[in-house]
Amino acid sequence: MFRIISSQYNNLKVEISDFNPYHTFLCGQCFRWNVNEDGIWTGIIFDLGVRLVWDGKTCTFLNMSKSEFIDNCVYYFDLDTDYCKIKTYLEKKDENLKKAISHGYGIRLLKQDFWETLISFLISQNNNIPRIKQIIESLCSHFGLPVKGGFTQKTFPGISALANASLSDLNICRGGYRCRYISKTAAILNQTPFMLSHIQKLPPAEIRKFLLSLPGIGEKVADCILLYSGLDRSVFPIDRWVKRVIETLYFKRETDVNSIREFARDYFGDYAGIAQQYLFYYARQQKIGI
DNA sequence: TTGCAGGGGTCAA
DNA sequence: TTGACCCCTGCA
Repeated sequence: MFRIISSQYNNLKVEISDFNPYHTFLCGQCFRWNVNEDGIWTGIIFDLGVRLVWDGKTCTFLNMSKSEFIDNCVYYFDLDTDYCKIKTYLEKKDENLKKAISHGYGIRLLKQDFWETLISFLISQNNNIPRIKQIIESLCSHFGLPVKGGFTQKTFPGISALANASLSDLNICRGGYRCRYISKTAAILNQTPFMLSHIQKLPPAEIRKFLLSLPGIGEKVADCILLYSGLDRSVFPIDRWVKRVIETLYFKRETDVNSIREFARDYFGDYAGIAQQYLFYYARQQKIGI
């Protein structure tokens, strides 16, 4: 699903199938990627600062070695997964999905760090994207570690960094009542070393159950964490937008979240989470159901 | 300038 | 099932 074309002057040119950074980074699955006026994307993959340029066909990763790419990007961008095959499967379902996929054809679901995804989506509740990004950046700048290579961004803070911070320290990031949840969740996970890495190895249903036991994590946030950290692509997070788009395009009437979840599981199957992402991006861009 | 509604939900009563 | 919860933004 990718082909390294060249590696010159420390810049790695790669052809990535089914990828467009505007679709992938702006579809709402991640909060730390930004593009400047020169078209250079900057983001942090795990602890690695990354800059990339996309020319419409190929991606050039600036100042990146082949091994850094193989060790970090292949997993993060889920490059071993054949999105062409998934899209072909979903497109056959109906015209709505076909339109949504042609609209967001370059969405690849990332496999983000579990802890970072957990806290990021805990922050996302009852919140809007610009402000979610603001809170996360503030959290990183106050509690993260420097990133090598001239990056102003810091790494996402570790569990102990947030667990050891007082609530008034955490309030610096202006997260409001969500700071209490961050503090409590970090404290719980900090009690048992390697707890998160152990949890990640459990079956998705068990991970979901564990996530729901943490303060501030409900069904929607738990599903987002599972989906965007790459642990389960069959979950179907239902927020206001997804509810609206499913009601408008499929049910043709208002309905409840449980009916939508059941419908999604039966209708989209193992790729429900990926279908959700195309539909979500489509709904937001086209303002469907408003 | 000020007031109000609403935003990728969750929790407790 | 319902209202409170933090804070920010857009709008009148």
